[in-house]
Amino acid sequence: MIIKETNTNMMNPEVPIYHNLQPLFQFFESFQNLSSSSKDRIASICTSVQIPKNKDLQAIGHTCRTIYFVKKGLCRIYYYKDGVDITEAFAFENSLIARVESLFTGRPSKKGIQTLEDSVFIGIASPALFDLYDQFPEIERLFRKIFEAAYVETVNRIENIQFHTAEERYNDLIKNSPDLLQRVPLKHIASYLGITQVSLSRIRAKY
Amino acid sequence: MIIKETNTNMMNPEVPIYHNLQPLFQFFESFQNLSSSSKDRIASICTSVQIPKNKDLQAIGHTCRTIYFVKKGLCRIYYYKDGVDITEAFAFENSLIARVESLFTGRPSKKGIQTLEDSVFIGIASPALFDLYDQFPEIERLFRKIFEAAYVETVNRIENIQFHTAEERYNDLIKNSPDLLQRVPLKHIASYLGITQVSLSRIRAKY
DNA sequence: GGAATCCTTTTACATATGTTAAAAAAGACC
DNA sequence: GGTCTTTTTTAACATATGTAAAAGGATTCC
Repeated sequence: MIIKETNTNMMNPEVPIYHNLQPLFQFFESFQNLSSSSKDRIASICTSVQIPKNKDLQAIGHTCRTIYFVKKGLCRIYYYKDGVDITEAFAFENSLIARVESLFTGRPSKKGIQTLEDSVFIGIASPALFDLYDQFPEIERLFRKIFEAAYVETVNRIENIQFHTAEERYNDLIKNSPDLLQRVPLKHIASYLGITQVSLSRIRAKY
Repeated sequence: MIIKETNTNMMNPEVPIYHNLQPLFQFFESFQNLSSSSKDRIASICTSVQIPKNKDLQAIGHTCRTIYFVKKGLCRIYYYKDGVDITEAFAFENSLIARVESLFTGRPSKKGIQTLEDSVFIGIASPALFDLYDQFPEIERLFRKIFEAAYVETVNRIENIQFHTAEERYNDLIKNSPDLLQRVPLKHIASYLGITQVSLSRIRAKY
């Protein structure tokens, strides 16, 4: 389900539909400044996507061809492991989310993206983005840096998973994302932590 | 300890020292072809490094400024967790290895790289490499692709750690790297799997 | 070739987490 | 407001892995 924002130019509905991309460019500029021509070209491949709570933004089985920026709301990447729903990651406002194992390989993803609140995303078409890399090395560089940072986070997460107890990981998580508890069902937090809901309940009962 | 290969031009010891970079370029070309000028410039920032068994290639505490290609031998990334030696990764012949959490952040690494056999590496100076990115977008693109692939592997590894038993992970590991058992002490395999040596021994006793 | 060191296994016990089922609590819907 | 559904907790039991200590093997080094 994709709902474009209202076109403010009623006389000519064919002109590019206006999006407020300010939060996205602000995010980009925390990595690197962009020329205005690069910004224009990026803007031309962005769409606005609005999804109600608990709906799929991207369905399991499709190849990832869009990188999303969360403008409002909250979502998760999830998949089924032996029939059990597992949350791989959460994404809050002002962050990017994509199923990189599909984005970078071109293979269909076993994972989906689902909203956990009514949400608004900016979608960046990845095939068009990769084409822009040829003309605008600074765009390629920007996304290189973004994914390098994400890679580092993932490496650090392995250490966190492998050498901390579930209790430590839970305390870490709520310390770093305090509003997660208010906004996300515990069952998703449990599977994100790699434990059962029962186990998480036991840990919480200690406090 | 860094030992350069013999300079074959005895008349002028100042010319760039010759390295056999063929295996490295073959590795690169599995990602992307390179112009000969790019290859020349990469060659100019490579050194040959020879390290005996069980020595540090890179010490804990230093910032990572070299990406290594394993030409011969075998090494591991390791660190100390509460005083216990943990292996984060192994690297065999014809693969790259770097402590990315330091390489991409510029912060000192809590991890070291240690050989597990007498080994020969090609070291790529990373500050010089990042400088080359400005002149040679194809070099930036090559390394972007290399690290994107490594990122995907790391994402997949999280799933493997979180949702498989130690026994399944052990069987996976020896299936995918059969010679690991012949070449690496079990204690390192245990910590790589996130379990104790005792636990690994129990698992092995079943077979 | 013997002593010292390092690596691996075994044993016994402790603990964290999984599994299943049921009850309690919270939220969604007419 | 009350019913239905979903979410969370609790209980009882099973199992995997951790910890500590000791013993057996293998390797290194003089």
